[in-house]
Amino acid sequence: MPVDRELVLRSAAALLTRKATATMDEVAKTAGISRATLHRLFAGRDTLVRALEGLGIEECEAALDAARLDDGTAQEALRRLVKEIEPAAGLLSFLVTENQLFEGDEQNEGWARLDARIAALFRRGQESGEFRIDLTPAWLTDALYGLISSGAWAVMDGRVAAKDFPFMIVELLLGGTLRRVEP
Amino acid sequence: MPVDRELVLRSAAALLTRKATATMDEVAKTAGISRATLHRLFAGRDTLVRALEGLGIEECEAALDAARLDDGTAQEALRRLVKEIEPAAGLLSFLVTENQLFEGDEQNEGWARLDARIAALFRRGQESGEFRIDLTPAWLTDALYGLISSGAWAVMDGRVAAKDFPFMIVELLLGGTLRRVEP
DNA sequence: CGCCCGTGAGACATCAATGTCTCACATGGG
DNA sequence: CCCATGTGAGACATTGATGTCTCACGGGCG
Repeated sequence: MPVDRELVLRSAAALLTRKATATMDEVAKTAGISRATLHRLFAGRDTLVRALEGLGIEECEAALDAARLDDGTAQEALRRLVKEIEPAAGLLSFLVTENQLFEGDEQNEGWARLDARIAALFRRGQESGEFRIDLTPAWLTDALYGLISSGAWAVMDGRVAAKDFPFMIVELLLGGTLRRVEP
Repeated sequence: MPVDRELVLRSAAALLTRKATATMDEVAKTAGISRATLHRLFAGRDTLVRALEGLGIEECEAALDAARLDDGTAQEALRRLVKEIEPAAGLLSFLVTENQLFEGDEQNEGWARLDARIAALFRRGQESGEFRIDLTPAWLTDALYGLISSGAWAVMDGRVAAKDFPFMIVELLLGGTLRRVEP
């Protein structure tokens, strides 16, 4: 009975998300297969990480699609975005860190596409007057990644409840820490 | 002429901040010493990382001291904090990632002290009515770390100017993305 | 029933980073 | 001047992860 490659990939994602330095042997055991079979599916750790990168980009783009970034106010779109991207947060965090390690090398163009789409959302918000214009879309995009990573780890380590994940990130990103004045 | 251990440590911090996977050999070459001498100063990579951890904690605590977290409004204190911690941002980012890798093991108590001091600042802001109370101090602390890391990388990769670092982080953390209504 | 395909288990070689050791050198002090 | 100390250079063994190969097993299929 052939092993389901997709299932192995999901299993690897779940493991490496928690323990980025996990061995190929650990990945195999976690997936319930032998190291030999794992190597037949993914020729080396590098190939595996590339596959995970593809999966992560795919899930993120699906989340962006589902969030319908062009609909309604930018604020609403951002709320939908964070909500939709939550399931991929852990994997995204892993991949961001992984990308920081490999310097210079050509990186998957998928990241550039994602960056562009998210930055475009922030720019739309600025042009519509919803968002302040003294913070660049590029920085806001980076900041969103950072908050998602922090949030994912805070949930994994049990410092905050998983159900609060979207709320925490969106509220901080949109409204900041300062208390609003009463209208 | 004896090698200056402190200088080697700084050099290692600068290198590992940019390339977290750098070899002991690379660390030695960057410091301008031989691998043998490096090993005499720090017996193994683990020891080196521990020393860097100590340095990072030391610098962060110095930054917190210099920021006088108990003086003035919490908002002002936070601005001072980010400004003072900027020089240690890269190292802090490296150490946060490093800490995520080692699971379970007892971690340096210094981190707990830092966390407590920063969380106390946010709590003070909440109690004084400056900060909103629907975001927990623990999450705000994690979020601050995340933003500092994102900011450090954005500067290192040249996506934003170094001089904007404190502004970007503080403005986003305090005010959020939404445009304020005119008073 | 017997064959085939995919798998598991394990042996084995490889490779990179590291820990360890020796030895020569030079530099500064007695 | 000579010696002690700390360093650089390099050889060598070790360790852990990985790539590769063989072989036996077992279920599905003809």
